[in-house]
Amino acid sequence: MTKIDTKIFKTLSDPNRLRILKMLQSKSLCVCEITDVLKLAASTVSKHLSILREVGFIIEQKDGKWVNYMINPRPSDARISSVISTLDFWISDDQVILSDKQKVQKVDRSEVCSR
Amino acid sequence: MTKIDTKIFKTLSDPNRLRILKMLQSKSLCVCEITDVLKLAASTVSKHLSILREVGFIIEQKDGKWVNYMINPRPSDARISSVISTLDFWISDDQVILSDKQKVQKVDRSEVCSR
DNA sequence: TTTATATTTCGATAGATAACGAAATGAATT
DNA sequence: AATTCATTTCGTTATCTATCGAAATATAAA
Repeated sequence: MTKIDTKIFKTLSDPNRLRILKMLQSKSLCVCEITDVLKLAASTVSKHLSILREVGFIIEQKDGKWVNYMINPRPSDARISSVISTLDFWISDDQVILSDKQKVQKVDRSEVCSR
Repeated sequence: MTKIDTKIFKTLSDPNRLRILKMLQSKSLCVCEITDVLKLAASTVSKHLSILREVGFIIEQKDGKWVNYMINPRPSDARISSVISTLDFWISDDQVILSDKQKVQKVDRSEVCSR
């Protein structure tokens, strides 16, 4: 018997992962930038990113010390393409999301990382 | 600060709740009929149904001893309408789902309930 | 008004998940 | 080569969730 796959919904059922997806819609970001906005431990953010990546929502691009994460431009799963292109429908722009978006616009990697 | 609402995704991230939604797409069913197909305790099925109902995916209609559950024909949340009308897109008809569908067509309430 | 049946509620428990800090890894700079 | 910094991995812990069986509730039948 095959098992019903719920990993897309499970991935989307954590508020911090939804915040990350919305943030990455503005621009690609490294782990420490995301950590700065979410105010979570870097290890926690890294874990969220690995889940989003494994399921196919985002991709990573290494750049020296940094790992830049961005929305997957070509997901192989149509359901993931659909969610990504209709993110605003699924996640309303409430205060948290709006505030994240403002912070993302302002983040300066040289400020936030290394300090 | 408002909290990001993940209850739709959380509701959809349990395989047994997805099976119930798919079954109810074939026809409305009572708790014991669903219990018979899923092979779970009646209390567990009842709990899944209450979650699906509270979030808005299904409605209930009392009929004597029985409580019939069915897909909500007029959800107030557009996201729920969307999920319901595109269920086949989100949940592929794998063996479990197909087998459930066959069982649902055959279930006879007077057989399954009371025995 | 008992009895039977369908469902829900409750309490307990096992397993999953998110969070953290510490340690390990990898890459650039000194 | 040693150091620094970004990230990941690991081990632990607290919380959440799905499950069960037993008890409570509600309705119908005897």
